Amino acid sequence: MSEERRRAVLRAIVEDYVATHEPVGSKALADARSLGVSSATIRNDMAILEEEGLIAQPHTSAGRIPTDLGYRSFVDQLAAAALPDAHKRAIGTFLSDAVDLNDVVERSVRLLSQLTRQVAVVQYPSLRESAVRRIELVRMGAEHALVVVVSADARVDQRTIALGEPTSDEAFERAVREVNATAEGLTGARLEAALTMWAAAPDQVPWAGAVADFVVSAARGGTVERVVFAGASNLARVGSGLEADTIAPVLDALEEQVVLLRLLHEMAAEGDDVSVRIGAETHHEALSRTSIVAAAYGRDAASLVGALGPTRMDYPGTMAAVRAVARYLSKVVEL
Amino acid sequence: MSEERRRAVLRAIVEDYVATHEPVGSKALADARSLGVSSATIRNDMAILEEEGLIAQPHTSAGRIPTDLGYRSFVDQLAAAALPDAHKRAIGTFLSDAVDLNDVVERSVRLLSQLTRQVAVVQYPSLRESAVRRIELVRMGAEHALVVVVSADARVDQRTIALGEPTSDEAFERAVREVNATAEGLTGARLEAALTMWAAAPDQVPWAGAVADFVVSAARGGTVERVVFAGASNLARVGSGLEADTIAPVLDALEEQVVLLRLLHEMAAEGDDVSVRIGAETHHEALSRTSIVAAAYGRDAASLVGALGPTRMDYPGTMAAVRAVARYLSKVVEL
DNA sequence: TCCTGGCACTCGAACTCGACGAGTGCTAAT
DNA sequence: ATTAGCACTCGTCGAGTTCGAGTGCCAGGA
Repeated sequence: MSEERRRAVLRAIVEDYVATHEPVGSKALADARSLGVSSATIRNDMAILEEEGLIAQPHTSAGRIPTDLGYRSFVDQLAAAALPDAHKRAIGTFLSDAVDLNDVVERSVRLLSQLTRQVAVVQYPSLRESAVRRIELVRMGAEHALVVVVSADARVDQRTIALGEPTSDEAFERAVREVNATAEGLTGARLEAALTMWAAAPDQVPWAGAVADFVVSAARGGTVERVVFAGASNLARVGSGLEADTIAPVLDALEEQVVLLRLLHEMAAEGDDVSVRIGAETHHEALSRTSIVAAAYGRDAASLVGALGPTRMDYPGTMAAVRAVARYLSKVVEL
Repeated sequence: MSEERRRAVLRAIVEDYVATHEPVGSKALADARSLGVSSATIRNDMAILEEEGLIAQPHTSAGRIPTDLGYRSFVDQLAAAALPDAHKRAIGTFLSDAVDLNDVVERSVRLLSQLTRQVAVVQYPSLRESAVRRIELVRMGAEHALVVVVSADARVDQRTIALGEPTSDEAFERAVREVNATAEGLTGARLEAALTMWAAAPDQVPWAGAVADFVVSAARGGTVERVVFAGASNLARVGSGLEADTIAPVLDALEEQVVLLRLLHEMAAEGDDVSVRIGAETHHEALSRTSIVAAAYGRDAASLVGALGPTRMDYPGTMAAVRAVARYLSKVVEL
């Protein structure tokens, strides 16, 4: 039963510290919080919590602050918080009149950064195999052409290829007709086989192989994974709780898509509703002072949306916002 | 003739200050720089420079630092600096194997941020009227469709439209055939007229107007202007010279595309090879501690690439890098 | 007329010192 | 198991001090 009170003490410490950004002492807790016990008792509890590694004191005569482990414990025993109505409405209006996928992602990331006052991150919906609907070739100068592939699931991929040698207009037009006739409606192995045969045909244009490769990769799910972020200024804002010299590495990590993508994938694998990585749990030096809250969205819950901020963030609020945005995104994307 | 020496003193002050980030005093200048005069003389010159508003002292017993006006004067009398060979090579290799327009822009902005160690900004090539090459419609669910417009100049625009009411497959296919037949190869007023007539035809699908509108806007130059940036961490890096509390507003301004776009347009209007805005010259509170170096690129020199950093930046080096990247970008984009 | 050496002066940075007080751990009593 | 009390630690704050970089000005020399 004292066990239960210790949990309450920990929760109080986390909440106070998040609110004030200052180490919280036993007296303050006994006064402000209605725990019904004296400061001495709280001190004893604190000593135990410290032994368990959940809290720490920056220096001898200061209050306590939660450790990464402390936040983790706090988060794990957290009930799902409700999202303020105003925020719910904001999500609805913000996302409802998006005009294409880019627009949806862009709006989402901005919205989430405003709701959470953190850096928001949205991974582009990861793509799945899809049939080819139409292939377009456009000349660019004498030596290059643009290949545009429109897929049946409304994705558009494009890429420039080198022609290698001048191609006559007739050959060019013929290639367009043929490749469309060959690829349309196909997918996967059959698409690849058909295109390989087409490209290998005698008398074929020399760049047919390049076109075929790109079409196959586009149909397979295509372009590289990408994340976008917004609200970077929230990291730098005074009182964000991050030291000035820790934010540059974080910004680097954000622009370094690879790091972020790997981390998000790890989190997706956990399969929780909303998954949280706290401080060192990110396993990235640059992010060791920050936490990430992420949730999956989309068809196979294969893409992620998240918020990144200092470890001393408002976990309940952030988790609620991320969860809500992920839900709305799912609705929009699953059309 | 003392006029000339004063210029030299100013230049020395700027260079020293940029290098050390510390107010520079008369003694240091007399010693380190071979100006051939004593510190007393330099002090006199400094007094005059200060009267002219080119330099200032943060407090009575400190050295001088350049004012915005001082930097301006320094920049204006600057000869074009050469770009280090290593950088030239970097540009070549970095941009040579870009795969499409997005890729070019992305690589450019990263490259430039690395070369300058500043925040790099690239405006997407601004678009000009172009003939329609192919229009593709893809169903998305029962109530929406994606319109994809491929233009003759290798641009791809896409947008989701609402169908309003269910449309039969036959009507859908017919619409695709007709709109392509109507629009292909056309541009401007003739395109608009043709499409308006098509959309107004009796028995037409109800969403024909929406398609027509979008096709016209896409052909006209299409999607909104956009800038991308990279290297935000350079702002936050220690010793960048920006106070911790000034960088959040800068990040906001960067994400707030509008502000940046207007500024870039103003700079483009100046028509110089490389144009520079220093501190308050940006006319934006948030950017009042930063400078922007920008150069136009592309066909009509209608798009811009630039670097943004603290007013105490290395102007010659930054200008050289921006100029070089703009040139290479022009080559690539003008294909 | 322009430059220079010299000198008195200013003022911020850095350091020391002591008072203050928030917060702690421990112990004895309930 | 809880609490009141108490001695102790240690960081923060303000005042006082020194130190030195840098200045402005003036008088003498080219």
